[in-house]
Amino acid sequence: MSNNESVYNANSIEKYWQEIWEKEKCFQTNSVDGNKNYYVLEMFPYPSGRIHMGHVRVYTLGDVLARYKRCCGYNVLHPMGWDAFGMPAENAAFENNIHPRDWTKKNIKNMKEQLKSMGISYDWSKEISTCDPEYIKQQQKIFIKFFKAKLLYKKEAWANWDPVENTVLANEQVIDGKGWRSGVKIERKLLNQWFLSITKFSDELLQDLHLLKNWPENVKTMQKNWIGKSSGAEISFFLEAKCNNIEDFKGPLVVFTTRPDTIYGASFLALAPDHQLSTILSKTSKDIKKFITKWEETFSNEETLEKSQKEGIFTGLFAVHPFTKKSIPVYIANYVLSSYGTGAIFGVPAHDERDYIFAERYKLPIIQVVNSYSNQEIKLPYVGAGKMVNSDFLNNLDSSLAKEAIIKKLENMKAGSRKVKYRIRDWCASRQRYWGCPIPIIYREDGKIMPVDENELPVLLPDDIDFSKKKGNPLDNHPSWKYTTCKETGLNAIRETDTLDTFFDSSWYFIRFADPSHKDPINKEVADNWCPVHQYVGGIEHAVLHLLYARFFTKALSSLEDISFNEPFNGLFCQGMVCHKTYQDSKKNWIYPEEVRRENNKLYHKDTGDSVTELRSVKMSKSKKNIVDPVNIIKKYGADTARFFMLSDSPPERKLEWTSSGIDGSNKYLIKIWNFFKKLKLSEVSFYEDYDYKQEKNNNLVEKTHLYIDKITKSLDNFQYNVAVAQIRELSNVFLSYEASNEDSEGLIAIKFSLTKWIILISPMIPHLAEELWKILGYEKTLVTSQKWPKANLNYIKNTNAKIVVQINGKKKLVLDIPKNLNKKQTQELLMKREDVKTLIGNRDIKKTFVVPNKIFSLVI
RNA sequence: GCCCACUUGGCGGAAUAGGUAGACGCAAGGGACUUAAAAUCCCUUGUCCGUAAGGACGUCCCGGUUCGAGUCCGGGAGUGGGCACCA
Repeated sequence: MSNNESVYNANSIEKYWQEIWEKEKCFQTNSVDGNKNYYVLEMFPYPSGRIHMGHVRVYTLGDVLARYKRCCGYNVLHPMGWDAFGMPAENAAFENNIHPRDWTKKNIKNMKEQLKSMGISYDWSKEISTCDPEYIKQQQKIFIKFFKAKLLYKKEAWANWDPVENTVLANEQVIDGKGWRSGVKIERKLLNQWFLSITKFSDELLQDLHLLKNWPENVKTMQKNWIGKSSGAEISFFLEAKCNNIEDFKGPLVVFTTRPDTIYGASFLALAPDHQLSTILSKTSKDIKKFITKWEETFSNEETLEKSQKEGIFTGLFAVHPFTKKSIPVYIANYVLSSYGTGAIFGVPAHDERDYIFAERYKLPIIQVVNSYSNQEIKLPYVGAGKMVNSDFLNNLDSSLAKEAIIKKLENMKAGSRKVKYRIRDWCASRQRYWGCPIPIIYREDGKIMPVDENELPVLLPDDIDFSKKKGNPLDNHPSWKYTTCKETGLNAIRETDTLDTFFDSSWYFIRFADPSHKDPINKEVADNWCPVHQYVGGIEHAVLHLLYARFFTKALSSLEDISFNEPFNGLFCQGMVCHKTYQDSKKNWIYPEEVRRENNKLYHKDTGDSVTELRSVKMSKSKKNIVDPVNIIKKYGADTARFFMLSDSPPERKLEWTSSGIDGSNKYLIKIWNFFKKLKLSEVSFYEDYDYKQEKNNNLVEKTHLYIDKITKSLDNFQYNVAVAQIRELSNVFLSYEASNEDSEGLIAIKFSLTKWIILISPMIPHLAEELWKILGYEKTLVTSQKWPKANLNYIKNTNAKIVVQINGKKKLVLDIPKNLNKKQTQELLMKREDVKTLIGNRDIKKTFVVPNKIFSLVI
């Protein structure tokens, strides 16, 4: 108990109230039917062992919302868990000879303690960890269900290989050609991998973005670009008769184009080096084989790929142009991608930059078929729209109309058809790592691939694993684990030794939270009751990773009727990064902020005295050492100060600059508030809920309170937490100027009324101090946490005057007090009678007037 | 190259719907208290002119719409982010 102390001791106050909340089960949620449910979720953390400032920010934001909604009468679900699988645990095992499970469990314990010290209002009874056997079991059931529904398949494909993590990665995990965690250049390998059929939902994933009204536009745009829909046509090109003796290749060569209108400009065809026909041809031609081998080497290395020129090799084949019947040479070209469209294109040098370069190099014809609308000469290649030329029946058509015309013609001729293609690829979800969810599949000796029998679930990881070998898949290297038998037939079998991408784990955890101990993966009724998540909060770095995968899972589960909702997150909020200035010593080594000493505006190293350079502020990161440890901050100032600072300085979606003066400022403010409350003696003063205060003297305080209830509520509703903080300070600046000892009993009631409301308003932000103040104010028997959110009665704002601005020709000239709520005519009549207005006008003629009641009187002279 | 977002004092940022630009805070300067310092409290603080009253200018730049533009429209610059041989 702390309120007997004479200084603000945040640590003891915070510990005290955290225990009370836990004892009273304030934040436990029971599933209740009805529409007053509200599900707030922040992206669950990877248990690295220590919270960082980014965590403090996102969890504070989520908690303000959860506590606010609870006060507003919502039945709030606010759970927390652990994204517990992943590489760092395995790395720790290599380095420190500790089992990943033990390492992870220890980290969870530490981080849970740290999170609890922040006073976040989680329902810890719903805690889940993705490495729990129960979660693994339920997830394996989902895997098998997807497998049976053909939403999962295994295939050999070029995969992104991370040479540091020794595993494949999904396309979404490759950023700028580098591994998203390791940061090293990704290699390409031809491997047999498990894929999730995310492309089956390409169109739905794209279309339903429109339904996500409460998502940030930039995230939606990123997903839209990632899905990358383009519409055009597939066109069949027949090879000339003399070329038709190629074994294993039947039928026409099909190309995809978004510009079928330019077909009369086609002067060559080009195949991807790994196109089926290229592979066939390489068997009989040494030169082609050489070309493809060279390409494979370049292709596996992103860096040289970027610099590589457009090259190709003539195949010796010719195709027939479907309209002109001319023969067109077929090339293999290194810039054609097998993974997009059909892996083959027709080259139109006049209207495509790449084709233009290629044609120049190999002296291929450049035929212009689109001209500018004005018929002026244009520079080739010209990729824009225009008027068709040199195109037979298309001539003079607008290129967009030509596109439609040619598709119709192709369809009539049965030489092609309208096609829509997507950039998005299926999700490669297997990983050659130990610390992940085992894939519940066995390979039977007769060659059959089968899911593990449901009675055998969960398939758990073996404990006795040798981490001393750095190469290879640890599960695959285990002496016995993978050997098993088929329970049905008794045949020998080998287990799948790959584990699942951790993004699989996080693609459905938010649904599991609804009923985390249910016997099946999803309790449909309860999940439907809570989901979609009303407000999800997390970092934008997951725009095309987790957020896309979770949307896909939701659609997949919905298609299997496991849930009735179609999108996982109704509202999404992406908080900004926490940044800090960076510092370097004279040798350009990064140094920690706390090692820097400031003297006469110059910076020195605290210990060595070396001069220090201050560099720009960037996201806090270990490598640049510009980090501030939240655990130390909470120890020094308390969680409330840290939370308050996180909310005050920047809008939540923008970057937040961490400064020591900022955190100090927040702390000073809380101390000032605490001191103010401590010297009050208001516990005996009371007021009725419908308290109506009329006395002239303290009108200001009651009015302002109502006004600010309204303002603060609106700011919270709009996620403008920094504005809400400013308004909270404004209201407190009003009451801090009151000397309670000078007030009569009516005045004391007004003060108590104002303070009571103010504490509730601030309670989502600094919950511990709010409880303490609540108690000091005399409400020992209740918790501010379970109070109703105040309602502003705007009738109380009976300010009888309005400040009206008098403008002449749009320039402000006077600000006048006049009675409030006069209509336009009354306002003008009143103002025109006033001497100051008459003086202003002088003897000039008034041409026109405008009145905005209570705001503006504008004169045109 | 394509797409998106942003640009307001020394700094972080406010500004319903086009209607007093700079709320709230940080930093800075001055003052009070103190033997002194810290802490606290009070005052000043967009720029320029003026002793002052007051005036002029001012939301990245240029132009437009309007009685009135930080806000709307057209053009341009800069910063940040996403995608990138996607046919």
